Amino acid sequence: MIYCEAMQSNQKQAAEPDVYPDMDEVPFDLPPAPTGAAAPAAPRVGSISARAMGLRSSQPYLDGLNPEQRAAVEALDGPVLVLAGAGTGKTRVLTTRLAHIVAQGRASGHQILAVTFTNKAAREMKHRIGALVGGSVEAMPWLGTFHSIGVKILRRHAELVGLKSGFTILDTDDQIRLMKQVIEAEGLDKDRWPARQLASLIDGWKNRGLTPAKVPAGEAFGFAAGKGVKLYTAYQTRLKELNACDFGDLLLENLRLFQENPDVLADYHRRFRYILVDEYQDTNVAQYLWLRLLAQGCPNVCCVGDDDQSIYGWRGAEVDNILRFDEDFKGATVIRLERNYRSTGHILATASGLIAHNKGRLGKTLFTDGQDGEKVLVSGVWDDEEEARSIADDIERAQKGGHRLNEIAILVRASFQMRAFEDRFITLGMPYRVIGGPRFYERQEIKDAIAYLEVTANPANDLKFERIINVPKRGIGDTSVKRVHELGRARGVPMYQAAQMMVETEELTGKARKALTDLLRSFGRWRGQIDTMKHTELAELILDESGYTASWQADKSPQAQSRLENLKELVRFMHEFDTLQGFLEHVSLVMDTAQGDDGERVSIMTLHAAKGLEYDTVFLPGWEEGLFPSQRTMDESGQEGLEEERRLAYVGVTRAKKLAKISFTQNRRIRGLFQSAMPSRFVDELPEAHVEVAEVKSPFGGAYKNFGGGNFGNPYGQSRFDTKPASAFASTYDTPGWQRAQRHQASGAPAARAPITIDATPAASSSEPSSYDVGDRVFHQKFGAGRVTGVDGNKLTIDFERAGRKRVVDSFVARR
DNA sequence: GTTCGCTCACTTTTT
DNA sequence: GTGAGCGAAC
Repeated sequence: MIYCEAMQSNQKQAAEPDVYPDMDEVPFDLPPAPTGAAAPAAPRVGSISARAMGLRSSQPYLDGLNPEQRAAVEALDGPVLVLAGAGTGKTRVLTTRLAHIVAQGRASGHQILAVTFTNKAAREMKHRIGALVGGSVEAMPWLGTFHSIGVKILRRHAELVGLKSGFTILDTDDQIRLMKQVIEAEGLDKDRWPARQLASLIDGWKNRGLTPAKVPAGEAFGFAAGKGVKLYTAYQTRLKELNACDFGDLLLENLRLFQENPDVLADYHRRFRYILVDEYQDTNVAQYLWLRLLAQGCPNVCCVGDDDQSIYGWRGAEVDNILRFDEDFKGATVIRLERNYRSTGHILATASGLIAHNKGRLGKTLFTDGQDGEKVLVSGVWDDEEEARSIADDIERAQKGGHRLNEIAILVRASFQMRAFEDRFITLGMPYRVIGGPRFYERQEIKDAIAYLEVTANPANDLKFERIINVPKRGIGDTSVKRVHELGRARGVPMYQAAQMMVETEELTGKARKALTDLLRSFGRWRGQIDTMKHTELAELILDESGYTASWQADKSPQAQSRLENLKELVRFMHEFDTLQGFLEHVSLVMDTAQGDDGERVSIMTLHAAKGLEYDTVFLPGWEEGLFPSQRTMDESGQEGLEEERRLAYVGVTRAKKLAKISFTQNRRIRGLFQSAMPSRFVDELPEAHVEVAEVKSPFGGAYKNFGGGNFGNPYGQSRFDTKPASAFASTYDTPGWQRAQRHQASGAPAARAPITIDATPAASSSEPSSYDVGDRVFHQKFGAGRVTGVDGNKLTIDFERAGRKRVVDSFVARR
């Protein structure tokens, strides 16, 4: 490839002194390399000769790496692909490599471009580098997400792509609102052509690096009878008018910037001597193109990833990027990290056996020196309720055996599966947390609050102004909003300004006019206090005076209380910033807050959210055909989709350190209706030698196998797991789990060895008399207000005003 | 302009 | 079964 030649010719340049030093960016806080990295004549630290001379002890950060990890850290010249299997110490390699580059004097922190996908990953990397080099990480200004680095570059050169440096970044809500306007302006029926659909279409194009002009003709007809591209163009025009960007633009405009301004690109070529990319399997086409442009000036590209963990194809990730790496980057060194430090032998073998069914992969074989551990358990249950009951029982027993709840996770394919577990845990009083779910900044109340702050600081932000002009309800309805909108567009001024003009006239009727006047006056007052008042106090003032806080206080829904809590949390979080502006800049890009860990809880999350995490014990429920693998994925993406689902299964299994339990139901309630389910094809793809089939332990257990005689009515008749003689009287005591538990007890094995000790003791409910009585008024976090109608030990029967009758452990409610 | 009630849809999700 | 979003009625 052409740019590879360019890379070669630039290679020499990278070793020369930096002709464009960034005087404002201090170098890493590392002790100088002992041999003097500036003197090329001396053996380089870490080089073969240096190591032979016994100089390796000067690099303590290399100690403890295995040979492959070390190779990945030390392969500094030319393109490198590190295929890092699950649990093989990927982050350690990445951070050590960064430290190594700096320690070697190959480049200083600000000459390294290091990109991650999420803010969490970026934060983690900064943190770990800091720990490694014992200094500040301020010196790595180009470590961040694709988007944050994209913004940084774009702000410097905004004018070159038709923006002003202070451009705003639209969130999804703003995006949809704007698209709605574009659709309506085009005279289209907004019901027939929903803005959401257009948004995902345009997002898809942007992910693939396609500007309106480049969208293939065939695809343009998919939306609104061929108007898709026209709407895309109109949307882009509106964005420019608003001096705004959506997330996709951050990269797309970078591409345009680099392609149309070779001098700008060349500047970055001179700047970056090393490029590092984390989670390369998740890159989309736009990100790939962006990297390729930057890599033209820098042969030292190191991409780290795992093709087997590519699970984001549906949002534009191209597994092909990683599969094709050595074609794209000729002469690339490929290093495989296959030594797994996380899971036991059986778990690893199960995961490997499963993923081996995929065709499109580079191929890796994970191994461990650790123990075989427990086999992966597989069980079938009657329905989702029983599945939840059985898993909850297992967890209760584990908890009694001293297993930490923080080391237990339930990983589901789809979020609707979570409900059964939540219900069960609430009933049992089992503490749990849901990971993922709506993020802090995606919550309605947080977005509203931020919209207020944004309009205060920047009245020209139309989309935010529109969001809160009638929130809380103040009598400014759609008609009035529309008029403001039209006037603004007609005069070419922001809505805020249009609103100011409008209240001077008679155009609006009494109520609306007064409300709008008051609102504008309030904003004016708040704006006047930006410089004089502490930004956190101002935020509180705004939320109070706008009536926003009061509107939630008046709301009787069970969530209102937690929304108020969230608002307080937002203000608390603002303390971390010096100014309102600084805070707003941060939130437009970083959509998460590090949330504190509060005690021992079972984690429930989707398989997608589980990537990168690990737990001693992992439950994998819902392995049913249609649910997992998802029917929809298979319909939409065929074989590719199936393989992605299988990778998802692989990710799930490899999260477990000591024990993994897979289950599937025979009947699943979907949309309120029970449907009989087939076990997932993945179940039968598991390598038999490493799994153990548990009999169903429940009132239905064992019995259903004899329904109708033979295999009739037994959906698992074809399964090779169905080898044990089915007994109509099979009891818990026959299960392998029980027998194993007996063995463990007999051998006196410590509880830690068997994360979950299965015994036959039913989960005892406390017989402590409850302090609640029938008739008490109580409040529950999830169900809201209710009245106690029955007391049984510590379990209460409560009629909730909204949620109906539930049985709940008393510690989960509060007296009113 | 607000509220109620009906209909629809319903995988995964970061920035 | 449930929540969101929209249209019609108040």
